Amino acid sequence: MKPAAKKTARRKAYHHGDLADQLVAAAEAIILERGVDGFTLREAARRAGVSPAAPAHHFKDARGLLSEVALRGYRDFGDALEAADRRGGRDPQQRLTEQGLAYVQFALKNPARFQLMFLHGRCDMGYKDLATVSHRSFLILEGAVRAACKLGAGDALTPEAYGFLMATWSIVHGFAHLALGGELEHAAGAGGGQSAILNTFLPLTLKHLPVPRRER
Amino acid sequence: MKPAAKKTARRKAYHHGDLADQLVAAAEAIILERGVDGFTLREAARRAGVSPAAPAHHFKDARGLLSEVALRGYRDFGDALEAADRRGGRDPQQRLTEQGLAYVQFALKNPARFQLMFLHGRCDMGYKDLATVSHRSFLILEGAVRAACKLGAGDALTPEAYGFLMATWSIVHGFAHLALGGELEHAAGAGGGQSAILNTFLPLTLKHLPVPRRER
DNA sequence: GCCTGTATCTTAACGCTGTACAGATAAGCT
DNA sequence: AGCTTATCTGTACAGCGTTAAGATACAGGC
Repeated sequence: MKPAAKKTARRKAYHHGDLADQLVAAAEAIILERGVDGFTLREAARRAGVSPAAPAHHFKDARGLLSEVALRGYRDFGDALEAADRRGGRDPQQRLTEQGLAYVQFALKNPARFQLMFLHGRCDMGYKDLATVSHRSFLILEGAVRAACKLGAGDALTPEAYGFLMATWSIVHGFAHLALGGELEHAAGAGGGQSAILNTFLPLTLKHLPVPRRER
Repeated sequence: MKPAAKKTARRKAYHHGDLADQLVAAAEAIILERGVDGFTLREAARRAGVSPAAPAHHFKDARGLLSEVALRGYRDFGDALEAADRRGGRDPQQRLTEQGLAYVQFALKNPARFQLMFLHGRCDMGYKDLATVSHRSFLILEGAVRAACKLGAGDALTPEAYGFLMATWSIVHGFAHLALGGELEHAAGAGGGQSAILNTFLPLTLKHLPVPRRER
């Protein structure tokens, strides 16, 4: 009767079979509650009900666990950007706008992950394919920028196109940063409110960026 | 001959008379070398040549020391923005452009401070007048935005103006963030280089933002 | 001059952290 | 069955921030 539950309820077992995932979940919860700085590996182990040394068998060290959290974040992030890009249809401007909104919305829906993803030094970029996956989001944005600049997939980015790409990224990332910090809520007093600003000013701003047209 | 040097070389003294400042300097150096995460109060004490408990007499705790670093950073930051604003003359657009350039240049020249200043949770906003001083920079930008929107100093910000303010801040902060992360250096391969992007695209981008004109 | 109070620093200690090491336990394979 | 491997425990160590009690230097009143 002791080993009755084997795969069904694997909680009590010595090997509880799900530690890695539970550690990731615990880490996200801790970051959400106490911020990235409040995260400790021991606390994550505590919540998973294991000894402080147990995580070492699944992650190299504390940064390894955080890197896994970021990795999963980047995967979902890339998916969200891709979906938004498709929603934009054939109009490059619309694709950029949709991506921008998706970017900020991802930050607001996944504050813990987002905080981690864009905090340099917290993650190990050599962890698994974290570098590749994080670069993927950049490429999605770059694709829409290429379309806006009427550049082919193979063409090298002109300095102008690169500047435009950076400006777009900056605006969107800046908005996300401000929104996360609650600075946009401030605007509610001015009549708008956070979602209003996002849905009106972010697209408006993006649409007015000076797109570098290819000189013919 | 022992107490010969009193005020001239106050280094060897038991009270060495300059601990607070030296701790601040040590903190900035540590942040520069190892990042904000690499900072420890004990290391700062070590560099100042005192025991780990000594800083407690000058700063409430580790965050207190970091807050002082941020405070001094915000003072210089505000000064830089103000100077840039004056450089812009009477043209609101020019004032915004100058402020934007000064913003990014401050970040590049004071990476340690900047990292600290805009990392939420690291500093104690209740420390001295940190909240006031940090808000001051925001007000300088707001002033130029008011001018651009043809709003008086007393007028309430319209939602449109607030959105414009946020967009400006976002772009500038985003550029600074990217520049600090070395992501703009990337562009050197595309022909521009960091300073080229800053001096051409940042102003260009800012000038094309949709300024909300007051409806008459 | 001295005596006293205050500011400053040291030493020692507490509880927390990350991580390494050796050993125990469970599961899988032959 | 026995052996191998993966997983987790227990213990330990160095470093961290912070506190408390005591030592030291300076400043002001006599």
